[in-house]
Amino acid sequence: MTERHNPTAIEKKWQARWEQDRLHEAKDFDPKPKWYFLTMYPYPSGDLHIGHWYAMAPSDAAARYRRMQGYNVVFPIGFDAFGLPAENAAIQHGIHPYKWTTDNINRMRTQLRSMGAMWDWSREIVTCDPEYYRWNQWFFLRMYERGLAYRKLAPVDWCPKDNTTLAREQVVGEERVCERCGTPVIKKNLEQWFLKITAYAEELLDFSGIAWPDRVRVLQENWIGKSVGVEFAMEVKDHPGVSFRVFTTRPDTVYGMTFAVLAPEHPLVDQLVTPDRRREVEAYKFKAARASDIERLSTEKDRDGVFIGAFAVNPMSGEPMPIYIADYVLLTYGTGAIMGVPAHDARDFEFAKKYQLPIPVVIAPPGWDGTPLREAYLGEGTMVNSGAFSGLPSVEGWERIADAMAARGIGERKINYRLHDWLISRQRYWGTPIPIIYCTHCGTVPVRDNELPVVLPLDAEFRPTGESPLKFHEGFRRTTCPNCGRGAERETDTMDTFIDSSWYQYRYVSPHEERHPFEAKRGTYWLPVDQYTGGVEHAVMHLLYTRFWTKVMRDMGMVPFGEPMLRLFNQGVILGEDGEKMSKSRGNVVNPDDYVQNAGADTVRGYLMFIGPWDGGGPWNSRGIEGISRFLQRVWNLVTETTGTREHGNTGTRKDPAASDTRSRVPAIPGSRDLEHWTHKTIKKVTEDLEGFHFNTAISSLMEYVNFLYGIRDEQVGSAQWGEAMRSLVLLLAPMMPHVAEELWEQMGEPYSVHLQRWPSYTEGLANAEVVTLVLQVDGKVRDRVQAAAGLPESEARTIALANERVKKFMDGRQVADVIVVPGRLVNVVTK
RNA sequence: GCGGGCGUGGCGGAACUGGAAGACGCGCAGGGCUUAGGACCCUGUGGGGUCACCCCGUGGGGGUUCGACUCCCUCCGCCCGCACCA
Repeated sequence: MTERHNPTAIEKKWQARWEQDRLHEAKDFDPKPKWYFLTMYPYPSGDLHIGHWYAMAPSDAAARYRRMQGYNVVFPIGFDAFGLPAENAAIQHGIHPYKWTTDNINRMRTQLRSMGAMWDWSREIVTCDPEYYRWNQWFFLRMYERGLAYRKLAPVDWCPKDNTTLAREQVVGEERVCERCGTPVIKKNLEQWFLKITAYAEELLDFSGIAWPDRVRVLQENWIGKSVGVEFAMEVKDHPGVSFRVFTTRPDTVYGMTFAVLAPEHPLVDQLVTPDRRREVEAYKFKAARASDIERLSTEKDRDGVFIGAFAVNPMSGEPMPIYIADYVLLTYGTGAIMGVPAHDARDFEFAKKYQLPIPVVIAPPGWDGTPLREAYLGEGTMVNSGAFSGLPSVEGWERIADAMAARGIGERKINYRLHDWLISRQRYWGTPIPIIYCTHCGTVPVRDNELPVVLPLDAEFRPTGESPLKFHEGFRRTTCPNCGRGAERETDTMDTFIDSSWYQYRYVSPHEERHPFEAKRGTYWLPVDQYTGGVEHAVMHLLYTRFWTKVMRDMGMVPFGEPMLRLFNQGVILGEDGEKMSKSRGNVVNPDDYVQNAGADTVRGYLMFIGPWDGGGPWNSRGIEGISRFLQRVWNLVTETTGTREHGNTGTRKDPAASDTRSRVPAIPGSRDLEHWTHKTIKKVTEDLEGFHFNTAISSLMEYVNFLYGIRDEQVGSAQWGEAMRSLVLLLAPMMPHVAEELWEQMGEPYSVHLQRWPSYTEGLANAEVVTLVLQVDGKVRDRVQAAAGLPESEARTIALANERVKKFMDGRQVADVIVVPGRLVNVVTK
């Protein structure tokens, strides 16, 4: 009698054994080729979600597969331990963020271990540990030295609920809400710290040398928002020496300008406004400020503005143009001022209609009859009413006008980016203190390296208002100036937690290194990350920041490369059984622990991989998981009943199926070639699928293999081929279902551990079938199927088809016009 | 509005480079085993018909081709991202 597969028992057993044997600790400097496999580290929210499993279990399978392929694989794990939920817990429940975070990490470590992943826990990092975040401060100081970290007063996005500023990337949607809590953000003018990511804008558009999904590349490209144009000056009439600059991507339309628009906050507005217009202008400025603050969600986007009384001079035509202010011009983009060309810009068109400004056409649309336009024409065409440039194709005129402006010193070609510098100041407690001291005598003074880390004090008083306790923590705030030694104050803002994740992959290399962020030799061995996996939601945040960070590190001479992760894969999102996003309020949250307890980790892993393509995500199905349970039970029965010391005796040391030509030595059992073929075919398929992260089809081909093996077991048990089949099956299973594979491997009498075995190889000859089904078509319709030798020559296939009774019948006496032969697949007889 | 993706049975999905549509699994139906089973084993399962056979069928329409889920055009629907970016 064979025991039933008991996942709970074997999973516990092997997890303990692997840990005891340090099976998952990666060895630095191993001569095997290295493979750095990284999956995004979790935020310690308290419970491991099925989404974590979906992200991590297939990653683990891929990492395990790499190891069996002969790589020295490191698969590290840690915790993204700073952040707001911890602080909110402190405010709401009186638990200190440190305790809340630590407790959660402890719970999640246990849950993560239940997955049976090959994480190297000896490299674990916890970002709220001073040992970690001191290097955030160190990096900050290096960036400060290089002018890449700076402080400025700027209108910034503020979340009133979380009581902090946010980076532009963290403000989402049309309603401009806080990425974290969904509250609409407001604008505030604040002194904040920024990192100069825009200095790398152009380079961040270059994705050469990395295999990242197009989706992420496009998101980043759009976010960076490069636009090529011309920036030129416009003088203000009757204000000698006063001018402002505008940016345009359409210098070819400059003769069509009939007005100019400044952003309401533009610094020149107060200076230029005429007394008779002042009241109206002030009123509009007030309204615009209010609108951008609160009610941007109003559906009406009426394109309004106010004339300020002054005129600008079109530098090309010399004509005066009324200057307006309007909130459709943003101070934060370009120069905060535009030329209004109503005929060739949709927004300017609307504006001109509303204020009855002329709409002269300067780019003639194809077939234009000279009548007024009903909407702005945005395309290319022939230039008209454009002085000396009339008659040119607009594409050429673009260049000629840009040249002319440059030659006359009016303006020059300019590239603008939508990307903003990264606002990293957070007015919160649970984060890395920014290592800056403000001295009344010396100004802004960086903390000296030997004073690092600036430790976040744990004795903090949390106020219900959400204000940072650091502001009121005298012991923290009061310090002495490193320069002059007099009393000074520390910066009380902390850093965005995306700082932590911008370089965490480097820290795993040597998590306890005390003199550097990471140890150089180990870094040289392991870096960069070979394969990264995680959710696409970080496309323009974490994934952009970490690229930026690496480029800075490269410029500092810390690494010889400019891209942190060579390959990226974005898994999909796992949904609730109802097909909706999982949420507590919907009550459709799947708790992986329950399933692990009942069905086992291998089954949960297998189900998540089987559900569909990994990047597709999809709804959880509690019935569907039974299919995997059954499959594993079938494998269990098959292996335990037909191999091992119990019944059939051990077949001896394992041989690579590809290396052993068993056919010549073992008495031929009818069908054994078939068995070998299936074994090799399956090895090939699973290998290719795991290579491309196609876990779903890898598992289905293993199912087919097992189904086949059940069908022939009575004839084949005891043969050498059967032994090879069993070993191959268990090896192929090992990356995806590591516990059951290890247990079966042991029961087969094979040497520990299955995970240290070499991945089985196959030969093409055996992977290909000897006999194929030849499809016979008449005029493209399948009329018969016949068995034929795989290497059948074309001429013979043709003969078979033409002699076929059913083919003849469907030809119905017509003449053969053509015969198309696809070797090994089909013959199509085309009739006249 | 701009950009990206997707549309295949009751369900999740499969189909290499244009060559057997629906693999594998769930569900369902029938049978076996069993005191019993929601365990296990076997068989069947896209739709329709005049049912040993044939026709239709991958969102709709059109095209290219001997042959289209796959390529091209067009329309419809859904999802995601960005959005007054000059």
